[in-house]
Amino acid sequence: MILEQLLKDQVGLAVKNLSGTEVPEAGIRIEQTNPDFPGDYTVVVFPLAKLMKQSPDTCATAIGNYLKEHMADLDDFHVVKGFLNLSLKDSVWIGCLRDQWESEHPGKGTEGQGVKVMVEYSSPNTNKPLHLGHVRNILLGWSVAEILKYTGYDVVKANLINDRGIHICKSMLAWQKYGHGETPESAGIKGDHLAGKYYVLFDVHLKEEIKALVAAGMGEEEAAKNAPMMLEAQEMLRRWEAGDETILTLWRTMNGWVYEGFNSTYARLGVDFDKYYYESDTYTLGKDLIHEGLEQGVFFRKEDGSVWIDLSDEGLDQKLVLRSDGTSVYITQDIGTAQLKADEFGISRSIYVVGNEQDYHFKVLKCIMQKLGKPYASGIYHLSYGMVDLPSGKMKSREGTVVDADDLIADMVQAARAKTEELGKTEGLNPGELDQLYEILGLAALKFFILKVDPKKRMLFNPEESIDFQGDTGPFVQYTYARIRSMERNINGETKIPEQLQALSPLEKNVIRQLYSFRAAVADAGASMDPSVIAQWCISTARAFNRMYNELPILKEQDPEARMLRLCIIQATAKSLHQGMMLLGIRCPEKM
RNA sequence: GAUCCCGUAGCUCAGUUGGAUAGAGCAACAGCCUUCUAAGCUGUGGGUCGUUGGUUCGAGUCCAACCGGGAUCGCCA
Repeated sequence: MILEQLLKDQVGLAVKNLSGTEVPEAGIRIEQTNPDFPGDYTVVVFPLAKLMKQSPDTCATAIGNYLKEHMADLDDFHVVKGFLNLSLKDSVWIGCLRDQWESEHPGKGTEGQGVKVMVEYSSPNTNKPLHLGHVRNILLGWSVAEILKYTGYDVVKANLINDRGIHICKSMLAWQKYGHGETPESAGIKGDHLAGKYYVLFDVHLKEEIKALVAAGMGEEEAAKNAPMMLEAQEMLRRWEAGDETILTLWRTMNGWVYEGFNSTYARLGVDFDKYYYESDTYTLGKDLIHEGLEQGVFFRKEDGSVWIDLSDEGLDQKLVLRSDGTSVYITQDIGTAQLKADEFGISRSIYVVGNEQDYHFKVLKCIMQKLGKPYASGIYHLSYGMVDLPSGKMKSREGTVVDADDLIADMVQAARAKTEELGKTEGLNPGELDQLYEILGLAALKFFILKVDPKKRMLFNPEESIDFQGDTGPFVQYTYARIRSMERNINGETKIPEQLQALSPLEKNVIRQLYSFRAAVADAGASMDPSVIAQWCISTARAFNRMYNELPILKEQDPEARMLRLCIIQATAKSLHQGMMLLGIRCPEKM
């Protein structure tokens, strides 16, 4: 990043001195040189040639000559078809390596210094266990939060738990009717799975009731509304809202089970939160803001008493913000919660990790907050990600077509065990260490599989084909790290960047350049809130290293200067890979 | 119907914000372990970048239209 800037400045100076015209910085394009050509950085000359009223090639040559005269760091240049390829001196790259090698936290940025941001993710319903879709949400949210921290932001990780509503009552009701006092302990299953079991059971019985009503001559829709189970669930919600102690006790008990289940899944995934919000606390919020907005004329009231906002001049529709009976809707709560977050934490940016099915909702939310004149409104950002689809289509909890999070993790850990045993790599580790290794490997495969793809794209998961441990995978990066660590254990003695050396080999330079790009990758990932940038960087880096490893001796290099340089390269590589994987929430084993 | 997202190799995905001859992995085939971990490395084959126009020195990338897939537009959350 800094090298690019330096070159931009120099090229700007060159053009100014050669032709007397000032170039805006945006007009200078510096790119990494295509690997098929000699050089490190490329100046795209076409726009400059226009400015200087010369042919691209003469212009490129002129700039090249100027730079060679005025830039000590420039080794040589080549002009190819209007591209000016610049080769920097090896000493420049050694300097880059030194920075990387000395740095405690390679790639760490300061972009977000002094900015407080909240990342809200996971946000589960407490009536069923987590599935693969939630896993994508959780991993994305956690990783984005870590990346933002690493670029200097002050981050609060938040989880807004949807712990009330008709869906919760469905689980509770089914448990009351058919549970016979079953508990996670008595049933021997996780609390969230137990709640999910009764949620499904509710649906089964409801469908039977509807079928019976339809058979008795009632219309489909009518039957769905009037099925006894449904009426009972609604009655239960009313009693919950009225503060019925029996219902509240049951609600607390069952939610407690679910939280225990969620917490063990969160712990296994290695994610955490700084702040929990509960919808049972927040669902009444927002109404006073609606009234405020009514007075300001932001909202309007219809004859039936319902309150709306007209966003048609924003290209959106009219949107209901308060029901005719004065109760709140989803967006009402979100309006209130946005205010609450700002009040409690003084955040200027608020990131919501939520699926792309809610794109419209968040567009509306941001719009409303802006119209209400809230200063934090412009900092509202919906990190919208694509759904995870199965070959059979969309996952649906009620229809049982979901990939359960706990099952999936267990499968991945099992696969890691099978793979390790198949490769015969269990030697030298005791059973406890092996279990730990399988956990690290299995989770890495899963996390990397999810995080390496662009969040906004929907992704396909085929449960029939297990997630790979070869190629562009988490274990591939981990393996590279473990290889380096193995060498590091055999270094014997101090390492330091050598003062003198022969020319860098292309393979060495490749790795150094790759390491140098880590800071840019972190900055990019932070700015675009996209962990896949980091994942892709890890793959490229591991690949660059493996190529060097395969071609050049390292520990066994005879020349002491060359050996020392390579040792520094591998140490810097291990450090950066480790850091990159940490940002993805993936641990790296010392041996595998 | 309207709005938004997506469409790149058989499959899963990259593509440095408009730059050079479009790249990886998986799968297939052919090689590399008496030398630092072969979960690795090298090579071969595989492409109308959904289609058609447009913008310009230059388009997978920007614009328009169309085709295909998905989502949303509920007094559900």
